[in-house]
Amino acid sequence: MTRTPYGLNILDNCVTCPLRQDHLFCNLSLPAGQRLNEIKSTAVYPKGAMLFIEGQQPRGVFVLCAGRVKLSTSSREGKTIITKISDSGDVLGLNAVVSNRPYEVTAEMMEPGQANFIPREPLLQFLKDYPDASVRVAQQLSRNYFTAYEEIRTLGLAVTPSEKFAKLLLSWSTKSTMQGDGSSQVKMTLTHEEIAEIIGTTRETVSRLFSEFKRKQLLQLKGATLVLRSRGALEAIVQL
Amino acid sequence: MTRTPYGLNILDNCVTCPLRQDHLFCNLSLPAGQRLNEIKSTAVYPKGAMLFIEGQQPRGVFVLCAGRVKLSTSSREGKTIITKISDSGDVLGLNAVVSNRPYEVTAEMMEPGQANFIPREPLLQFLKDYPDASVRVAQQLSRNYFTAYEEIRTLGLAVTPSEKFAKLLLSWSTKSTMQGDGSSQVKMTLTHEEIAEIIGTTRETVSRLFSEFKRKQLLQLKGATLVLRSRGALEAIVQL
DNA sequence: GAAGAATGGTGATGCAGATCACACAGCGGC
DNA sequence: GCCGCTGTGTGATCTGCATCACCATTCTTC
Repeated sequence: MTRTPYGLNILDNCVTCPLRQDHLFCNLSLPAGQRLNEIKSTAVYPKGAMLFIEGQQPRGVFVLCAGRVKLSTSSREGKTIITKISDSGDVLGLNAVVSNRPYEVTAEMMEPGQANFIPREPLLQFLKDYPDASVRVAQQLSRNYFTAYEEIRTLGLAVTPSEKFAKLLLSWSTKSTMQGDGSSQVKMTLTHEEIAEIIGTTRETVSRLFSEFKRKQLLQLKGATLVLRSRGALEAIVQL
Repeated sequence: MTRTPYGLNILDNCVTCPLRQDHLFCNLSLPAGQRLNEIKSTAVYPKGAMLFIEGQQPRGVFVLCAGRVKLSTSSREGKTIITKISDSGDVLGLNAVVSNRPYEVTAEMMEPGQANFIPREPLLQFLKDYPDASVRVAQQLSRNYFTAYEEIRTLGLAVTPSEKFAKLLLSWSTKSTMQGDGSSQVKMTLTHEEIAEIIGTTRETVSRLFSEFKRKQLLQLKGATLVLRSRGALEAIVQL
């Protein structure tokens, strides 16, 4: 480990695999793992750094080791939607690389972080040489697809902002955040503006949603900690 | 060729490949092609037949030979969105099969048609045995992903129904439909209701959009033939 | 060709949420 | 302390579209 300019520790290797067992490049054969190690490189990024930008030709994939990344796409007039917040272990840019189309999103570091970079050409060669890895890639792509599909369902079917907001809150409340009493505590790290870009509404509406949900005892705010009172009540709102 | 109950000719084989050169299972090695032929079966479907339904465990993939298929997903309350209209050559259900998750959409024949079916297990075995095919599958999946992403952009960024409607019209106006004078002729095969489900609005709004676009000289209706006056004017509306 | 179903056209009404407009709070910098 | 900046709360207004209601037209099917 080395100390870096951004006050972050460099992990020697985060492609293979401490982060996730279901990871794209985990549990490969030994020679495949070694080959991967040769072609990857590691870099550290400050907050606000762009890993890649919507429309760029794909240079390679990024395996996120530390820090969260905002994936977004924008219209010409500047309307932006955030399609996903990625964190450690996620593989970014895979679709673009496999199909050799421009990156379909912009990937921006939301906080200082670290990622492994695997350039396009060596990666494609690697996939040819190690077929088991390409099956993995296919599976990862199809996971991405399902995530995208969820997004479509949310955007297309969930009508009101309340519904989408409740859905987002539910997605934040995972097992790990559950308290004994059925409530759930989450660190709020997004601005209202960002939440608006996720659920496809305006900042003002998000502000009003927070007020409304507080009033209805659905949530509570203690500093930067969001307390969700009960999943059940939220689920009742999400009538998907 | 054989005559069938639905007044349709059976093609002996439509997996490999007359329909499309960029096809998933085209230009495979000879043994791979033969193997594929052994595991596939062909069937004919009437209008309204469901190839598979959202939520079902994946049985296999369908390679569409003839007829169009409506892919849709619904919310509990019965709101439906159509995510894609597939036609000959499309591969349906691939994502579900590769990741072994339930079909994420319902696939319904919009007209009598024919499809090859490849059951899940033999297909997965086939992919293991013929690595070049799994690279193809990865590419196909990533194409699917891009299509899904387009959908997300449309739903998330295009604000008004007019915009989405114009976008849909543009997607219908391809090179093949262009006339010399810059206009474009398309057969209208969807009901207003279906169009509404594609662009996420109501039937009434679609009716009004047609009136409005006619009034603005953007389109014209001759029987079932839709004449788009100029792409440019439509593109001006789509301010994505 | 008649009965019935599916599809399409259009008016009246109401309301949710976008937009605009400010005011205020927190925070870092110097 | 003062500034400037980013993020938040909330009122007032305006509008586009969903909804309801009904009728007209066009397709099925027997």
